[in-house]
Amino acid sequence: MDRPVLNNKTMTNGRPLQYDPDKALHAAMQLFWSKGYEATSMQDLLTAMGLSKSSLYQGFGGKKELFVRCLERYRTHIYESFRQLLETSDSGLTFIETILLNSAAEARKPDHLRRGCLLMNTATEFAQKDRLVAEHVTIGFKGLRKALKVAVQRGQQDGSITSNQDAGILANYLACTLGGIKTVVKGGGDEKSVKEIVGVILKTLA
Amino acid sequence: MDRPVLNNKTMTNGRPLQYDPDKALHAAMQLFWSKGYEATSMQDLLTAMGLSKSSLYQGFGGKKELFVRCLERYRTHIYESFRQLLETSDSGLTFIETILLNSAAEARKPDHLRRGCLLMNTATEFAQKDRLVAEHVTIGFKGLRKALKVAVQRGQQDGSITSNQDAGILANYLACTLGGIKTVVKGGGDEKSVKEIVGVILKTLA
DNA sequence: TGATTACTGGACCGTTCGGTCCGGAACTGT
DNA sequence: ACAGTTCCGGACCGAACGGTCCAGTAATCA
Repeated sequence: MDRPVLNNKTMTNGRPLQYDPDKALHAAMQLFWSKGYEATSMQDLLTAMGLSKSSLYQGFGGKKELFVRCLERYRTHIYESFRQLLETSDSGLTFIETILLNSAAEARKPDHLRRGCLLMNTATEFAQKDRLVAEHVTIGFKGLRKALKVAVQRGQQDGSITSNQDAGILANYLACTLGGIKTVVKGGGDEKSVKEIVGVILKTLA
Repeated sequence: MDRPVLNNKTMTNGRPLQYDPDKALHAAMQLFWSKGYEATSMQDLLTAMGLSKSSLYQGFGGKKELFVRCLERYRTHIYESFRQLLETSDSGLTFIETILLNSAAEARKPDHLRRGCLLMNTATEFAQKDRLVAEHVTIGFKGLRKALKVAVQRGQQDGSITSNQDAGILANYLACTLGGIKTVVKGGGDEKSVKEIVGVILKTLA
């Protein structure tokens, strides 16, 4: 992704981009992640991304389009981190344990840093109100479930997870509990009780 | 609650309220529940509550104050419905099963009617940004966990739920999964897969 | 150097935001 | 009928919203 432009016509020469589109997109994503869509103003975005209003509109098309780009970025981001984590995990179960405990660890942070998961935040904030956003959320969830399913299957092969239940169903169950943990943490849950919850979840996989 | 006024000085005579404060509050709650805090405008509220701007400010004090009142109302509402449901449930487990399946049933509705739970929506939307709101969310969560704990204890007594685990921990676990189901449904989950998830959860209680 | 390209800052747009205020009308108890 | 009280419609407020537009200019290639 060299240029942030929406149309993909080839560009030959002229003044090159004065900002790093990837960095800018990253900053926007962080902001949306922290504050949500509605509560993030264009001014906030301009400041965080470090570019002028015209550049933003020229480069990203508008608030909604920018947000969708952020969703995409977030999605590919977590897929990648999941892939890496799974690669370096001893077993399917420890992979899942790590993910759950990471989520639980957010409870140690002060309130304003409990950002949860951009995908799930978006689902609760306004996936119902916009078809395009809803589609991206659905895609994101699907990918999440698929990644978890792969992990469950590996766990069932290496014996760390029970084979008594269908891997797909267990993956959906895990996606659900993951969302639950995010919600509990955002609701002010302390790490100790969240860890107890994780304990119950892990026990159900054994 | 005769008068919605914020100060509680005694009122003797004068023109009585031309609207039903309870009905108005209910309408506001429905709106916040559906659209969230930020996305609900004062104009929306005025229309839905059927009163004039001055009446709203005079009677409820402002958007934030009104929202907090709605949170309180929602809280007492669900406590009451939980109490009633538990009373008429055969066992602790069937009570929990009913609650989970009710949440799952929302997946049958079209997107714009998947409202989730006002408390959890608020937790994800902006509990971090406002201390007062955060407190109310925390209180609400606490009450929810307590209600679930009572149900679990009853289930442990009547034998429908395992006694191998602490009732409080199981209650927290259930609150978590409940939030997860709400999230999954909002994210576009279909009823079939949500029911499968509920199946897994119930199995973990046995 | 000159022609071409397109990034950039800021002025500007109409709309909507939450919130205040006041004058007139409606209802009460005496 | 009257005085006292409170409700309520609507005008009005400044600020912020997302978005458009254009002139100025920086960077490229030939």
